[in-house]
Amino acid sequence: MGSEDRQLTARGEERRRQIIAVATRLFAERGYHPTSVADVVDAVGVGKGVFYWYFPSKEALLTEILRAGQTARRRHQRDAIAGVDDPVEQMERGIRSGMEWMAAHRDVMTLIRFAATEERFAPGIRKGEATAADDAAAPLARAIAEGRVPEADPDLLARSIVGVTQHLSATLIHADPDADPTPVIDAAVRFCIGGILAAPATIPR
Amino acid sequence: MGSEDRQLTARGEERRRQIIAVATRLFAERGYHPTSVADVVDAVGVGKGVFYWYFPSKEALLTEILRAGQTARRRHQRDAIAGVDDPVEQMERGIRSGMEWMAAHRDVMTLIRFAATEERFAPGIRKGEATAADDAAAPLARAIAEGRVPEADPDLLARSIVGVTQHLSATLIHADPDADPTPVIDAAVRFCIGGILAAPATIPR
DNA sequence: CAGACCCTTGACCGGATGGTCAAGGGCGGT
DNA sequence: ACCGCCCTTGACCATCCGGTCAAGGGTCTG
Repeated sequence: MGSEDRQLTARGEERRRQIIAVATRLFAERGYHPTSVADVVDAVGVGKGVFYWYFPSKEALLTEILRAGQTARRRHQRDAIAGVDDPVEQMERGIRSGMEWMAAHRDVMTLIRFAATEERFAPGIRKGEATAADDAAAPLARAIAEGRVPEADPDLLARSIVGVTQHLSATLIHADPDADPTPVIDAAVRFCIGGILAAPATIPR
Repeated sequence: MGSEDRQLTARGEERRRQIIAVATRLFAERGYHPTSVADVVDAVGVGKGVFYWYFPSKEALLTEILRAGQTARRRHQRDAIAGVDDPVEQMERGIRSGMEWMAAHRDVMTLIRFAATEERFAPGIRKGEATAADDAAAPLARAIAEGRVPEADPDLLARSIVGVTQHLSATLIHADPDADPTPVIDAAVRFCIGGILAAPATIPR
């Protein structure tokens, strides 16, 4: 069976991190299913048993990568907002920091987008996305209550923002990892703030 | 080998459509890789050879599903815009019709989102997305030239819209296929129009 | 130096998978 | 009635995959 909560030495922790790093890259490059456990251990340069010493299954490894990625992005965003009071500025900083994290973790984002399409992993992804939407909806609700933003469903606005940031990150920033992501991030901020501030029935003729 | 351009009778065409329909559903429900060719032919109720009579490989079948889906959505959107002159109204109709198509083709959209994460299929998806972005960018460029919309990169705006519509469709509409998608679509239109009309540096304090 | 425990090896297993093929059924045209 | 081609069958193949395990090497502690 598995490995659940083994006592690891410093060397063991390091090996574990190494497997996670290599697997994340391979899964993102070749796909989760086409990448075998043998591919991973070969890339690391160890025997097959090593994998099952640290992880109970291939599926558990992906699940851990996904969970760690989602919590890391959330923490990154929270840190970026810490100390800021104004809810609209919180929104902007949240969008920026979120996109920066996604830009820096292309492989993890690819795996998250894959996992969202596979029913075995989708529930975990949906849960993380709901949390992200709630995080964004809180300042939105405050801004609406304060009259700074027109009346609207905060959850719908929050999910719209997630859609813009994820898609621009996946299609434009990840397409050319060496380019400067700043102009794309600026455009995302502008688009989202505009979308938030859109009047309830403003379709100009 | 494969099947390439076989001469099909009416009965053959029907069988072919049936395999595509069943495979689309199974691939979306269980995932492309976890679904075997045997699963597909069993669900159809035929022998395995039938599959390879109509398709050269499992991969070719998915490629065809993806290509057909992308062109169908594009045609649906073009039809919805036909005869409309005003570029802003074109945008709104494009957003609405696009989301309606996605809402009605949940399985195909799941496969498209999956394919975007697998390097073997991603190029085709990227090409279709570029076409979709170009389609949306054309009226945007016109509206900007006419001064109806503030100066901005039409391609970035177009991709932002794609991000909003795809994500809201995947997370909210597909989550409950029986619910009425209209409120979500209305919110998407409002958000996107607001994002398009956002002033170049409007982040209110 | 001895024991204990963390770590590693790599052959092995049962089962599944994509794809092939020789053979045969049946429909449409003549 | 007969022929030819579209369609179907399902056993078969080579290969690969996730996961197991008995055995042994290293390292730290006492």
